[in-house]
Amino acid sequence: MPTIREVSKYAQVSVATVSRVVNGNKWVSDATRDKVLKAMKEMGYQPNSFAKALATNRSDTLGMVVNDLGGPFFGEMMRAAEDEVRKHGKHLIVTSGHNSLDSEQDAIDFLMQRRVDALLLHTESIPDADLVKLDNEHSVPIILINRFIPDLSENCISLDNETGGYLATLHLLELGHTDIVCISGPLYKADARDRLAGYRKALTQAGIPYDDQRVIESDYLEDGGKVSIETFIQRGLNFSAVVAQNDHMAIGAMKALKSAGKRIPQDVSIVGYDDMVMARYTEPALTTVNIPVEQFGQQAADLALHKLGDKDGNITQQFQPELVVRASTARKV
Amino acid sequence: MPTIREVSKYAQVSVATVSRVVNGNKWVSDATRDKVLKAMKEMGYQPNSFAKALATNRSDTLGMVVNDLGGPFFGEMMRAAEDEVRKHGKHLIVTSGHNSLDSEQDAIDFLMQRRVDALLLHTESIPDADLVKLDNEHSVPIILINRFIPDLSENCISLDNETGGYLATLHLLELGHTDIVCISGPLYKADARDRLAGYRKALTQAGIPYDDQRVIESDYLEDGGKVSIETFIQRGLNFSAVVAQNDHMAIGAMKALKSAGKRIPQDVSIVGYDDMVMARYTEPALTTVNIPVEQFGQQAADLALHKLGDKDGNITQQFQPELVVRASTARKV
DNA sequence: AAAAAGAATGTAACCGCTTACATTGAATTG
DNA sequence: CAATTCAATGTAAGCGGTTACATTCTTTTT
Repeated sequence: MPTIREVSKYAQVSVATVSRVVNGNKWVSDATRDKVLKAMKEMGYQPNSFAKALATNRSDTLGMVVNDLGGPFFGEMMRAAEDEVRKHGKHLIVTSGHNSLDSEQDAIDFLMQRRVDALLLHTESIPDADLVKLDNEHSVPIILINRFIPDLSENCISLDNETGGYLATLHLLELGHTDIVCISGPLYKADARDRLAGYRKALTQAGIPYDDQRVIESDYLEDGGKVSIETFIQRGLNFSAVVAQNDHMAIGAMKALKSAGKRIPQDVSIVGYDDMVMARYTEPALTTVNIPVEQFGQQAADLALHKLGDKDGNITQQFQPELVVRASTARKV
Repeated sequence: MPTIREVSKYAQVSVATVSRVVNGNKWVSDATRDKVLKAMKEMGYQPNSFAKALATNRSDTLGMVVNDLGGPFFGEMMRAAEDEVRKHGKHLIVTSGHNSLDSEQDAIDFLMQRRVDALLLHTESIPDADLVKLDNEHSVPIILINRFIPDLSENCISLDNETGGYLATLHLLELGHTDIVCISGPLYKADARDRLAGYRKALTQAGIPYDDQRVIESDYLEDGGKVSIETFIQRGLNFSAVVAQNDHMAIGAMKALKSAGKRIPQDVSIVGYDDMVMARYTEPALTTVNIPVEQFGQQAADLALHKLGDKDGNITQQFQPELVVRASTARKV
C-alpha cells in the first residue's frame, strides 16, 4: 500500500500538495490536481487513517455501546445510526456492553482509547452518576439513548414511556373495558415506572380507582407474564383486559389465558409494549405500543453530529410511542 | 489525556521503559515497573491506539461486513464474534453492506482503510471472482461466512445446506408423507440450490420420483410462500406436506393453507428453514431447520485469529444444521 | 517600473508510539 | 582481576499523515 510520500514522488509534487488534493483544499491548480489524482488512482493509494487521526486528533468515528448486541432493537437502531453517520463521512464502531456493568465500562474505555469523536450509549447498567462523571471528565460528547438523566438532559434521546402506558390503557378503556389488570416491568427501571404511571393516569382520568391487587411487578420475561396471569386468576379477580408492559410478558400472558380457557380477544383483550417482530406472528396478532427504534438511532447520531458541529437543524430528543392495533383487543361484550 | 512522554517524565524513566511496561515486555525491573504503573494510574494514562497502530502497522481490530445490520441472524453472529475477538485482546468493527454491491464494496474499502488485521465477510452481493481477487490483492486474511468458494475454501465458514434440505424432507418422509411439495429460494443463490438438492436426494433415496410440478422457485419472502401454495392448489396437486426453504416462506405458506381451509398439521404438515425467532410463535409453532448462527460468528473469528497466529487449535469450517421439531408437522393420517 | 498582493507549491516539524541499537552497571567466568 | 555475559535502561529514527510557515512566481496596484 503506497504512502503519501510515494504518491508525491510519482506525481512529482510535494507531500503537502498531495495532502491538499486528498482533503479538497482549494489552493491547488487544476493541472496539479489532475496529476495527483491520476497518480493516486494508478498506485491505488488509500490514506492511512491512523496517521491521519494521529495528526489531526480526530478519528471521524463515533462509538456506540449497546447493552446487548443480540437484543431485539439493536439491529435496526444500529442500522439507522450507521446510515446517518456515514452520510456525514464518518463511521460508527459498535461494541457490546453485555448487559453488565463491568462490560459496559470496558466497552466505553475501549472506545475512548480509540479516540472516538462522540459516544452513543444505549446502556442500562451504568448508574446515572457515573455517566454524569464521564461526561465531565471527557470533552467527547456523550449521547444517551432510551434514557433520561436530568443533569444530562441536553444529551438524551428518550421515549415518552408514560404516554405509551397511557395509550395502551386508554385504548382498552375506549373499547369499554373497565376491569383492566396490569403486568408491570421491574420497577427499579425507569421505563417500567413510567409505563405504570401511564396506566394509572388513564384509569384516574376515566374515574376508575387504582387497585394494588390488579397490578403485578414482573420481570419483562415471557414466563413472568404467564405467572402473573395465573396469580390474577388465583386472586379471583374479574378482568376483561390486560396491559402487559412489554411483548414478552404479553406473550406469556396470552399462553396462560389460553390455558385457562379464555379466548383472546373475545373473553380477554390484551395489549403489549415494544412491537417486537414476533408481535405480528402471535395468534391473534398482538396489539402493542411501538417504539420508534430507527428514529432513536438516527436522532442519536444526529445529536452527536450536531454537537460536533457537523450538522445543523433541530433534533427531536423525546419520541412519542404509537399504538399499533392488531387483533388481540376487542370491544367489551 | 497524557502522552507516553509525560508519563515517562513523571515516572523519571525513558519512554521506551514506559512502552515496555505497557506492553508487558520482560526487561523491566520490578521496582521500575511499579513506578511506571503508579504514574500511569495517577495520570490516567490511556495509550493512543492510533499512534500504536501507526508504529506497529497492526490495528488489533478485525473488520466485519454484514449484508444487513437489521437482519435476523446478524445480532447473534456479531455477539459471538465479538466475544471471541475480545477474548484475544482484539476488537471488532462492524459495518453494513446494505445488501447492495456498491455498499458492500464501500464497507470493505472503509475497513481496509482502517487497516483491519482481518476481514470477516457475511455478504451476498459481491461475486465470487471479486472476492478471490480481493484475497489476492491484500495480505489481510479474508474470512467468508455462510458462503463457500472453492478457490478460497481455506477461508470459508459455511453451512451444509444440502443436509439441511435433506433433513427437512426426510423428517416428512419418516412421518409417512409421500406427496411433498417444495417452495425453493431463488436458485441463483447457492444455498437455495443446495437445499433443493437435499430435497431431491431425500426423495430419490425414498424411491419417489422428482416432479417439476411439485417445486416452485420463489423468493425467500413471506408473500412468495403464500403465492406458491396458491399455485400448487391451482395446479390441482394433491399434497400432504410442504418443505419451505426458509421460515418467511413457510409462514406465508401457512397463511395460504389456512385460507384454503387446511388444518396444520392435521391436513398438511410444513417445515421451514432458518429457525428464526418467530418460528416459535407461529400457530402452530413451526418445525424448522436450525442454523448455528453463534457458531458461525465464533468460528469465523477463530479462523481469522488462527490465520493471524493469535490462536491455535482446530476450526470447524462446515457446520451441520439440525432439525427443530415443533408442532407444524405430524404423521400422515 | 517598483511595490504589494495573491496564488501555488514546498519544507519540515509534529502527532504519540514502537523498537533497533547503544549504553551502563552488575554478575559471572577463566 | 580483566574479560565476558547479561539485565536494565536510554536514545533516536521511524510509522504516514497534517499544517504553519517559507518560498516562488504571477498579477494587480500605484
